[in-house]
Amino acid sequence: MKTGLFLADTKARTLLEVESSNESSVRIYCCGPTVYRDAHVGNLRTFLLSDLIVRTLNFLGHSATLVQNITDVGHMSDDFEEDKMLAQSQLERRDPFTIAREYEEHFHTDLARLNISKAKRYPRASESIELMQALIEHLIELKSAYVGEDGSVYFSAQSFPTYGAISGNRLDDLKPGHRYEYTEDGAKRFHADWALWKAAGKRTEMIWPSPWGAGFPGWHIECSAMSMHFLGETVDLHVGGIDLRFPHHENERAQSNASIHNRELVSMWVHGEHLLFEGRKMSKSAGNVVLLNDLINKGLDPLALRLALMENRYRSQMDLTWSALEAANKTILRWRRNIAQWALAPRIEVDISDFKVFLANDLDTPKVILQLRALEKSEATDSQKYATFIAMDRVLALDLQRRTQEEELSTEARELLDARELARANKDFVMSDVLREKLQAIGIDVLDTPDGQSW
RNA sequence: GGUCGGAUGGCCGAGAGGCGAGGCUCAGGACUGCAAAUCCUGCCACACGGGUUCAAAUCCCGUUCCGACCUCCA
Repeated sequence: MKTGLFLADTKARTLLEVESSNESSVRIYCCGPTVYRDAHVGNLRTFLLSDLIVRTLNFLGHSATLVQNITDVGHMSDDFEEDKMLAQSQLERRDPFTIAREYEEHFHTDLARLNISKAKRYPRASESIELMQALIEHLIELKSAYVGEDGSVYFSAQSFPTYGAISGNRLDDLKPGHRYEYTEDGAKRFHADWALWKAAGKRTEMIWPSPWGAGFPGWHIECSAMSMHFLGETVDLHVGGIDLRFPHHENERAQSNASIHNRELVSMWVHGEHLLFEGRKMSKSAGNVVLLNDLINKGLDPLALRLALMENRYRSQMDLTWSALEAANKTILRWRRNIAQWALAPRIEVDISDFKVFLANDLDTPKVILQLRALEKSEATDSQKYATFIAMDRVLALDLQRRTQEEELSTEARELLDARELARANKDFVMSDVLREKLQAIGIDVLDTPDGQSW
């Protein structure tokens, strides 16, 4: 069933219409976090992308089923001493699964703060080992994979005819390049083959028994196994960050398709571009990794990040800055204040078909926001403004109806405010300013308006 | 080296042959005891060199610069 939503498909290199392969729901898989650290705002941009897709589909009258994995094992570089989970475990001197559960919890907290709606399921890699092993066995039977002399299982890249379709890479060009040193261990039959199952070697933690000996799964196989298990024989849409295009998604596609006799499992691949922060790619080495908590500690509403990200299209690289976040924060506060005012006008129905067109056209959230700004300034009635903003908040999810001021005040604050009002009435402005500072110290910003002070 | 994107005012960013998007900052003004907020006004840009055209930020050719990916990454 067609949905009317067009998105940029990486493999087709053009816009394609999202279709649901069954009548009820669009099936979406989004590559989730590797829970060895907190997600930074760049990671969150990708998670916001899948939320925007889900919300837009709902907005257009369709339902969506989202599954997002939690990688808590097996995400290693080729040098498998460097498993991200175990490296962090050694660093923190704690059990790797304890760490994983903790960062997984943080991940859910961050999503909730950004109003990212919950996926239907968040399967963990560590709890899907049997699924992966079954898939690997199947791939061996089909001769797409083989057991190496080292006890690891490898996927045979050459056995998959359309390898490279997503990334544009060709197997011949993937020979050891100028950038990376290659240390062939001799177990792979072809340089571009990759591990589905890694023999434990010296590892003693996070390993499982298998038909090929104790070991642990490769990174790519978890997404193949989980997407097919939880979403079925067709995945309508696969979402992830642009850097996953290769090798992760290329390899995932090869594994999945090979297991179903080269039928195409995933109909569309959608990738979110990277986020820079203050002009540079976020990385630990550059020291410019920004977490959602960093925003909160600066007194910004986490939803300011949501707005700032939506001001750019998901597939353009964007440079996020503190000043952009502060601007977004101000905009949200102004909108909430205005909406509280507009809410007093009579309720009416409004036509929001233009906004549907913008969203359906490859999630043009920048244009949606632009139009809302124009409406805000326009001659339209308060009723129209209210109805339109509230309708669009179903997708924007900026909590635009949230009250801007707190109702409950401590007795101390109440006394200070009363005293200040009295001082102002007596034109004792020195005392008034002193009291304003005291109020500020307990977290209350006082504003003087023609109708008296407010906070 | 290969592949793909860019270059727009102080900053961020839409637009894709003819009407100078918008936001932020800044300056001036209104309002205000002062702040803050709000409102008004101002700031006339499209990397460079050619070309096509009545008309180019937009199309073509060339140049320079920047970024991404090329088996760590959202």
